Amino acid sequence: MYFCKFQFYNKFLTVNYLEKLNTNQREAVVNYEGASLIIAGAGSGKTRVLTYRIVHLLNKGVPPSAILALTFTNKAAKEMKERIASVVGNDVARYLWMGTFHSKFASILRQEAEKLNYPTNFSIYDTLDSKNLLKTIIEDLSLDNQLYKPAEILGRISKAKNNMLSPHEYEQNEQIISYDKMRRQNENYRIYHVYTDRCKKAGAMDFDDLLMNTIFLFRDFPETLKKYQNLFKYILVDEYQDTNFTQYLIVKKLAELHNNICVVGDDAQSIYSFRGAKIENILNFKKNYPEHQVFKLEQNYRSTQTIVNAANSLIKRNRRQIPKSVFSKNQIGGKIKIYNSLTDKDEGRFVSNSIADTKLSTYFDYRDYAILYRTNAQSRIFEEALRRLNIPYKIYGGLSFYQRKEIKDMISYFRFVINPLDVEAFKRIINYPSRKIGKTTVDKIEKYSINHNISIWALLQKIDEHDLKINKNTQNKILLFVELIKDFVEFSKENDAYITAEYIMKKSNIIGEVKGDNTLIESMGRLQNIEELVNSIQDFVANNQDENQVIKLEDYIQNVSLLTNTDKEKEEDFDKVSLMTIHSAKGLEFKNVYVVGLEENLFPSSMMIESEKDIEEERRLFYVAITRAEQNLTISYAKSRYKWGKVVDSNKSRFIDEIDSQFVESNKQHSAKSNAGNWENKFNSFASSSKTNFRERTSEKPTYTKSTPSFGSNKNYTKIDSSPNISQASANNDNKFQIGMTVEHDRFGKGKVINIEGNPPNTKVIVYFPSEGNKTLLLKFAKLKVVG
DNA sequence: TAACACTTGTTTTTT
DNA sequence: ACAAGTGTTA
Repeated sequence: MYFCKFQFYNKFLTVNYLEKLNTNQREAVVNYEGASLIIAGAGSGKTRVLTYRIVHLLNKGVPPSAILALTFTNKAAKEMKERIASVVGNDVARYLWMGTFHSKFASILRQEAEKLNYPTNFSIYDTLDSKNLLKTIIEDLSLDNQLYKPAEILGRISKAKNNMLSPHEYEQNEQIISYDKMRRQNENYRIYHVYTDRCKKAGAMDFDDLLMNTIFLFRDFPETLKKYQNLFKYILVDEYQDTNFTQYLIVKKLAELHNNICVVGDDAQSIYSFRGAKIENILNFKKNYPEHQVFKLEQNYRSTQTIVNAANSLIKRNRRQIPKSVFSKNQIGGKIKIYNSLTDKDEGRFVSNSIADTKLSTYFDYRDYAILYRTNAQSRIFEEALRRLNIPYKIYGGLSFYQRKEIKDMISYFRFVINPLDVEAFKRIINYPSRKIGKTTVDKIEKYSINHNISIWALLQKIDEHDLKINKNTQNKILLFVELIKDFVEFSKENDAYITAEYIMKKSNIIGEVKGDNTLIESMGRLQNIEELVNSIQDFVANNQDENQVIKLEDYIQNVSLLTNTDKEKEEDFDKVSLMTIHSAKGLEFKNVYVVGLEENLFPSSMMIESEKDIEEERRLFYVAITRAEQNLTISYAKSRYKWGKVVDSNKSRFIDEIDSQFVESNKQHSAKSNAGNWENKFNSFASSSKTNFRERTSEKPTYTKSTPSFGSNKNYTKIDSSPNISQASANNDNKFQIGMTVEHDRFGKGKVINIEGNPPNTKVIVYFPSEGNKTLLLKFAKLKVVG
């Protein structure tokens, strides 16, 4: 069936991709049979190899649907798919099985759901749902909530699931039980039992279930396993060093038949053991697949020699690793700068000043800068400092878009409509917006449902036929809720996801509720978030729809639970400084990188200094941080910083001195101000005058960037371009609106501009819409048209 | 039931 | 410092 498509894309392959690879890369691409381990050092063109290996398979006549490629994030999958599509065309690439473990096996599980006694439309509980459920269980079992913390218990359960231990096996495992006893959590196994039970009854799987149930499916239904073994003739796994035991098992089972398994990774970049990742998977690959080939990609194309060598000098301190020698043939590059500041605020000021200054005197764009930290809490200081200098920035991570209250509430409606067994979704929406149905009533409903083994949805519909000791008035409110949901269910069957979402949003009066507490800025943000959600549903419908298929709400909801905010990049964030944790920086690269907060108890984290194993992981994390940098790397630490609202003194991280000193230069602390040779003094003089060209002294001439505008030494250009204000075009656009004008909005219709506040790019307009009342809109988001 | 003031724990990372 | 959770009151 793919035959004609093959011919179609073959002509694209006249571009010989093999010539774009070095010898080792090429070997890793063309030797596609059997088991392969590709050790890919940082910046060694790993994605390129994976991409071309898949292209090569397609070229050899392997149908795209026979290729299973598993990645660590949705974003990575999406990018790789796009790259492949650009060679072979989307008509072929779309049939590849490419995505995260969680998303791909979730869709397989939906296909096979009834075998495992789950509804096809099972919900996926995220961490918050799981914790809420655990909290309820801890209450129901009348356990001490000081002793039993949901997050902690979830960690125990997650660990058990990652090791394929059922509640029963958990209970039988002496080691686990004695550990729990030591922590005075004797009842953990019971919680695990009940948790499993309730998830099942709610038709819900948590993240770990998606993997564990896949194993159960393959274990208990050999013919199903066979089906997928036959289907997936070639299996590729990216970031193999961060796979856990269940993921290892899944891959192993699936690859048993054809034995075409290719794993790519770098043990030096294994940083997810806290989530159950086992570095052993990659270290033991040779044992598990005795017949295998190893390909080492050791040439780093990303960073300067100094950065690569410095990173090598650090990582060689780890004992357990696969021997390799990563090298760079790029320029030697400037030394790594170490900056010691007095306080965390000082650190923020230093980094933002440094960005402002180097940006003024070089060709760099804002997107060429990244600030990397160990914990999300550190972002605040940099936000403030950057904002003060009008430097645009973007924060990755933090709380996900999908975890925001208003978004979770909306999605809970969707979830309950699609899967009425979903108790956690029910509990979020039963009294939101307020229907005067309080906790007492909800508790009664939940208890009754559990005790009488009847689903909440079934119970709600016949609430008047059961004796729950709920008064008539409240019963009627519940029945109104039931009618509302039934209406949504019907509506969702007839209409596409976007129309349904809008309908639910309006009819449930979420929109009114959010608008209701009109504490300006906050509710404005919420409103915009909801608007953004609805827009993204619209996009989803538009992107996936074809002639003969309408995209329903259930299609959307199956996709959304596994999304994180890194998966939705926004246009307007194109040229901004990136702020993120090192974990989320994995796989990315920037010309200028600041790794901040290099202090004992912060990095390495105080929770990781107990064992050598943990320290090694923290060191790998630092290694990842360093190797994100292409040209300039700055590492900073503060003498003191605020922690839990108090000033805490801190010491320089042990990791700083683990970098071979020949690759670094430091600002010699504040005692050495007289030292004319130290770069901080130079820096300080720039900060005051901003006239000198920082680049001439501190870094090499630009050679990497293809996008470098060819303005040579035209300083006037750089000056204008790097001014913190927004570009001319955008400013004009913002100025086009005046108070009193009539404008038109896509959804709200015509309205009158009441007020304009803020400055570009965050100009806000307050518009009165007859149908909606006053709305505060961010100009850059709202597509407003001037009508008169 | 809901709003408010007061208390508590939180900060390691995330599919 | 802050958000979430708890308890008191109307």
